[in-house]
Amino acid sequence: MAAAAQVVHRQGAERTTIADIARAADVPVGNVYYYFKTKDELVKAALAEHAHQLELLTGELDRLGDPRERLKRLVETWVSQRDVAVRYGCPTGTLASELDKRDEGGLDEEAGRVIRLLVDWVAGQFAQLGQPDPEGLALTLVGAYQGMSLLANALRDPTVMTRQGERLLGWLGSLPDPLATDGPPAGDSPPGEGR
Amino acid sequence: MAAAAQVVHRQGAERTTIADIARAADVPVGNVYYYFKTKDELVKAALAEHAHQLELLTGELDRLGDPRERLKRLVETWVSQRDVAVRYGCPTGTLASELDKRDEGGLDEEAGRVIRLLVDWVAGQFAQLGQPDPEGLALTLVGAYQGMSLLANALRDPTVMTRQGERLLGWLGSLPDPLATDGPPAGDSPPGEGR
DNA sequence: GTCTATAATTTGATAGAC
DNA sequence: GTCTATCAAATTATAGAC
Repeated sequence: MAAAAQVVHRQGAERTTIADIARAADVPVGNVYYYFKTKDELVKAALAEHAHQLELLTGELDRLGDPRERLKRLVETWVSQRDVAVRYGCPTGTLASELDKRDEGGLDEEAGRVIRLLVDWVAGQFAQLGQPDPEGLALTLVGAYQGMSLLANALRDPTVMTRQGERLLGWLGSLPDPLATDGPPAGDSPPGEGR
Repeated sequence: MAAAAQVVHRQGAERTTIADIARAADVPVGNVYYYFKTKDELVKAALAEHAHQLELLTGELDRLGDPRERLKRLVETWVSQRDVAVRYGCPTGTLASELDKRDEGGLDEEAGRVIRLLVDWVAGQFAQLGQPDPEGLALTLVGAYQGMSLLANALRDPTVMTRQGERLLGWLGSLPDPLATDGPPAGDSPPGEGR
């Protein structure tokens, strides 16, 4: 699964052959088919791998006390991974973009679900910050990330990531803090998913 | 070329076969090879077609007197084409994303050039507005477009385009006007939600 | 479970009649 | 210039020995 995720990210789903993944995992092709009946199942496994990495990241960020700090750290993580973004784009975004051009197999919806995972988590942070329209703000932040990744990749320019990352950090810093003065402190929104 | 541009946009470059394009153009496959020696040349033609459409659009917008108005119309054009973005994403952006995963043929740089065409034109408008760092603002605006297109596509939600488009229009409207005789423009603020 | 060999299909590209 | 027929290579998937 790790080999599938990496090779598919670098070459794209369509260009990647089973032999490519088998070689990366250092196993014969026949062995791959023992665990994954079709190529689509391998792509689905790559998506699941990316979803897993995302959960590891948000799980780590959740240990920070301040939602604003979590979002800032998220942006900093994106910027710190700029070299891979410049070369291959966002793993989930580029894969979603490719899979969305299919109309068979339903792999496109699978990709959408992984993206929604991130959008929902970000929206949760904005909600905890007491912001109106947290979903809209989440779409803005995640959209900015997808956009700067695509541009950095297409223009082969890592400074796109650093410059736009700075801008996003400034924006997050300018958001009003509900904990600052009056108003209900914590417990503003339920800790679980509200969807 | 028009058939190539449309089919490649809908199916992606890798998934599109010469037969697909030939069928869309209503000619036999052998005929296609008379004009385009390889499949890569067909993809390059599709890119050129998108670049041509972009030049038609900016040429039209250039006839407007106010640079700010040009940018607003650009955003409105993007939003008006939301249905195609929801289904297939931005033609140039998705193609660039796909081609950037290749390391042969140099088609990736070709895609980057088309994106740069748009970024440079937008930067020119910001420069005419007297904005500092017009290139950075252009990357922000074009990045926002690429990001909202990708999210609208992945989430199959046209309201992403309308909502984020509204936000961009508000941001453009808040920019200081250099033609107004009074005070120096204030520092730029990132495209956050108006408060 | 692992691996080699191979079947079955698709597809980029060409030959050659018209 | 247009079109049909076809080749050669690549690739998904399977069969079957170990």
